[in-house]
Formats: sequence, C-alpha cells, structure tokens
Amino acid sequence: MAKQMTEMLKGTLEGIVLATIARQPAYGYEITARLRDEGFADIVEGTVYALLVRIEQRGLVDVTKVPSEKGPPRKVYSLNSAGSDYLDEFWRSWNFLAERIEQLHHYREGE
Amino acid sequence: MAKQMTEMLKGTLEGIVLATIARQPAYGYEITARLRDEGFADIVEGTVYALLVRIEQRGLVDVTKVPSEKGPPRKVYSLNSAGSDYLDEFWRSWNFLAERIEQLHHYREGE
DNA sequence: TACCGGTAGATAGCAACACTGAATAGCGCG
DNA sequence: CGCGCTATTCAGTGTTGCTATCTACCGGTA
Repeated sequence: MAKQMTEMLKGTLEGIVLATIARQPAYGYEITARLRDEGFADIVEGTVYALLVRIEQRGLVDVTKVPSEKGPPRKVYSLNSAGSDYLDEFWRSWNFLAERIEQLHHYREGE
Repeated sequence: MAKQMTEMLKGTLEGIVLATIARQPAYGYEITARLRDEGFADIVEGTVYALLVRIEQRGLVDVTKVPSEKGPPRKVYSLNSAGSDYLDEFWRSWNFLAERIEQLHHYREGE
C-alpha cells in the first residue's frame, strides 16, 4: 500500500469502522470484507481486529457473541450511545480538516 | 487538541505543509504561523520543524538559508520536482480516501 | 482417520508520526 | 545587562497501522 495511504488511515480508519457498524452491526471478518469491497483493498484483518479491541475497551461499542455455521463464534459489534457521540466528534474533525485541505487543493494557482 | 484531530493529522499534515510551500516557499516559523491563521490553532512549532527535517532528508524540498533581521537565520523551504511528484501522490491518496469517507457520511440512513 | 481450505479471532514486534517540553541562539530595546 | 520576540533543534512519549504468526472451528475429501 502507498505509504501515504497507510499514514492517512491512522486516525481515519477508526472513524470509518465506526461509521460502518453504525450503518449495520457487524463482526470483524465481515467488516474487513466490507472495507475491501468499498475499495480499501489492502486492509489487513489484524489491523481491524486490533482496532475493534481498542474501541471495545473504550466502551464505544456493544459486543454480542453469535454462533457461526462455519468457524468459531462471531463477535458482533454494534455502536452504542458513547460510540455515537464519538462518531459525531469524528465527523466534526473530519469536516474541519477536509475543508482546509480542499481549500489548499484549489489554491494551486497563486494566492 | 482533540485526540481525533491529532490522529487525523498523521499523514495529512505532511501534505498540508507541502501544499503550503508549493504555493509559496516559506520557513518553519512562518509555516506554523500560516497554519495557525488557517485554523489549525493548536499546531505546535516542534511538530512542524520535525516534519520539515523529514521532508528535507527525503529530498522533497530545497533549502536556502536566509539571514533574518531579528533572530537566527531562516531556513526557507521550497518544493522541488521530487516534492511536486510526492504532492501529486498525496492528492491522489487524499481524493481516494475523501471519496470513500464522504460516501459513508451520506449513507447515514440505511443502505 | 488424516489432511486441507475457508472462516474467525488474537497477539507480539515494528515503524511512522504528532505531541510535550525544554534547550539553544540571535537580535533589538529599555 | 536582562527581557521579549524570532527561529531552530531535540529527547522522550503515546497512538496507530502493518507484518507475521498462532489458535480454533467446521466441512469435504482421500
């Protein structure tokens, strides 16, 4: 993966995952697959699992164990109200940053 | 600073600074001031200087020492062609990421 | 039985990067 | 001379994504 992308994902991947499970609760393996479908082809499972552990420990998500037909039980994550607040905060930060960066993008010709 | 913002700046601050000096060559102290003016109120000098050292070592910028009327000589950074290529790459990564994230943003209501 | 591939999760170690906090240095002014 | 402003540097810290590997459960097949 482009190094640029790797670094950009730091701090945004968390929001991306939270937004993903906000749309629809999901388990780790599934989340990775969804991200891949959405274009993040190089996202690695290990990365997602580690992230999920973090947001669980911070109390942003609720976890339910659901037996799977194939393989070990799934840990299904769903956004709780703390997570929802945190996600709102994420969007505020994102909007702020995206705005300034788009400005820089359009300034390409002089001031 | 909000932790979200701190993490989001990883990987983007570098592009922001490169884009800034692409518009107009500048020295560290000045860049910090510009960023502050543009809304990044909490950016710390130490952060910017460390970043400038990195991009200089990677050969993305040319450096000229310019005597200052007040204080030690300024190190004026300007984007060279390698930096310009790198900045293009940054914009590609940024556009990709921003596109997916905006999509998630608008999906707020079901699929 | 024994093995393999796909599903599902966990973990240790690493590198990159922004932040904190402080130190250093040059200059003008009272 | 000491103070404040300009300007740069640096050591140490914490977070985060990646690499690589390991465990575990299941169905199919030889």
